[in-house]
Amino acid sequence: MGHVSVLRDKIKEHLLLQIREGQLGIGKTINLAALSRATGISVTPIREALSQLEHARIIKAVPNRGFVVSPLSKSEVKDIISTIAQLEIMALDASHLNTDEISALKNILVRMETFHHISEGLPFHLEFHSKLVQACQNKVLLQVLDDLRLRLSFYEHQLLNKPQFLESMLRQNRSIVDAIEEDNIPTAALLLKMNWMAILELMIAQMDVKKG
Amino acid sequence: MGHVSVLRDKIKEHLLLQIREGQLGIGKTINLAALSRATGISVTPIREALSQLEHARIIKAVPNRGFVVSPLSKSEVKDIISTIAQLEIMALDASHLNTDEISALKNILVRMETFHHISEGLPFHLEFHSKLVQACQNKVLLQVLDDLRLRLSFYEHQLLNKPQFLESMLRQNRSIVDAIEEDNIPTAALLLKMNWMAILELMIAQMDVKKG
DNA sequence: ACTCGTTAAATCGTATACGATTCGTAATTT
DNA sequence: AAATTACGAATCGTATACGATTTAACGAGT
Repeated sequence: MGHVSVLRDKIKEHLLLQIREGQLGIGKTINLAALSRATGISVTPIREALSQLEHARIIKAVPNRGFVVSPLSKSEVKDIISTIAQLEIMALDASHLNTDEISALKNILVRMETFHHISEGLPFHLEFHSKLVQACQNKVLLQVLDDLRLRLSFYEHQLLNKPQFLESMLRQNRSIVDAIEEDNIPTAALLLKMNWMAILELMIAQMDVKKG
Repeated sequence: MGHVSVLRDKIKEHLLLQIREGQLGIGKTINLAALSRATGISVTPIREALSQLEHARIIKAVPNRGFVVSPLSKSEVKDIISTIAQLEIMALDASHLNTDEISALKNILVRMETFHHISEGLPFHLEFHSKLVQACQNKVLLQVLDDLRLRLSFYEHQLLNKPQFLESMLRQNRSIVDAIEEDNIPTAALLLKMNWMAILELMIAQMDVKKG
């Protein structure tokens, strides 16, 4: 099995990049012809890639209208975050972060303090959570986590516009790392859960603003 | 948003049914032309459906060869089962099964004792685990569980050929229900984890036989 | 009997064509 | 002014065509 890449995968990467960069947002309908022109690839593999994202519940296929980024309901956001929190705690519990790994986490925090542009913030946030659980040997668990986090991407982009979001995340992330450094995993787990609960509150609040 | 069903979804249902019925097994390559003839649907929506199952890691797309049911590695099986066990425990913990729900579980056990054909066994097994966590309000968690269980379908079919598998499952399932009935959730959780660890051992053993 | 090379057939992945549906706009009616 | 209708353009979902790749079959050589 070689390294040949089918066009479907290229399109998927393109779309995931757009999601990560905030170019694809809630309410947006993906125009097949426009994407085909932009990428130089015909609609067939584009539809295949979009079908995959539909299956992953990242977008929604509306018959005869196309593929849209439809809003999550509040209960979905709550469910996703609850599940992520639990799985991250499980992954952290199964990990034993060494000195280098803890240093890497601290390094992210340092970089998180010094970025200049608000759009640089999300990669740090994602990187922190990813690194936190990276030592977990259960690859399936990490995949499930990545998939769930991806579903929240659109909403996390919105939070970046709030000046206090990243400050707050930085504070909370610091205390998580401190607890880990003291080998106090139960406290780290509790703080991690509280971190996600704080994110949940902010997201729900943002959804209320958008509706009002 | 109406009830129009695109052909991709019909094909996906067709394939999932084939998986559930054991007609699609490990090592099998899905022939697009044959499936197109069998269903009377062109390859375009078939590829879209297959792409979705690829993304869900149920099948694997091999460039220029097609979509195949490729074997899980031992570590993948272990990771999937560990994750399922943890998530089921989490779901069970968040549930408070009432008398009716416990009766429904017992009813499955009774039916599990009386089936006549070995291929009838898997639906009971699936139904038991599904019902066990059904009262959990976190729908995302239940979806993740369904997705992970589906990845194990091919291997569970193989276990059905072992006469002692369903007896053993029946015994273990009974003790789980007993613990729940006594409102002893920690014991039920432990028994549930042990149930999945037993399944893991059987699956790994089966994989060794297949290889030997 | 086994291996290798060649060739034809089968199959895959993608582009394109086309009928069906939706969207956007203008005109008409209330 | 607001609501409804009509119509053309845009878009969607699917079928089909086609070049590229893989597979299977066959013959020649060892």
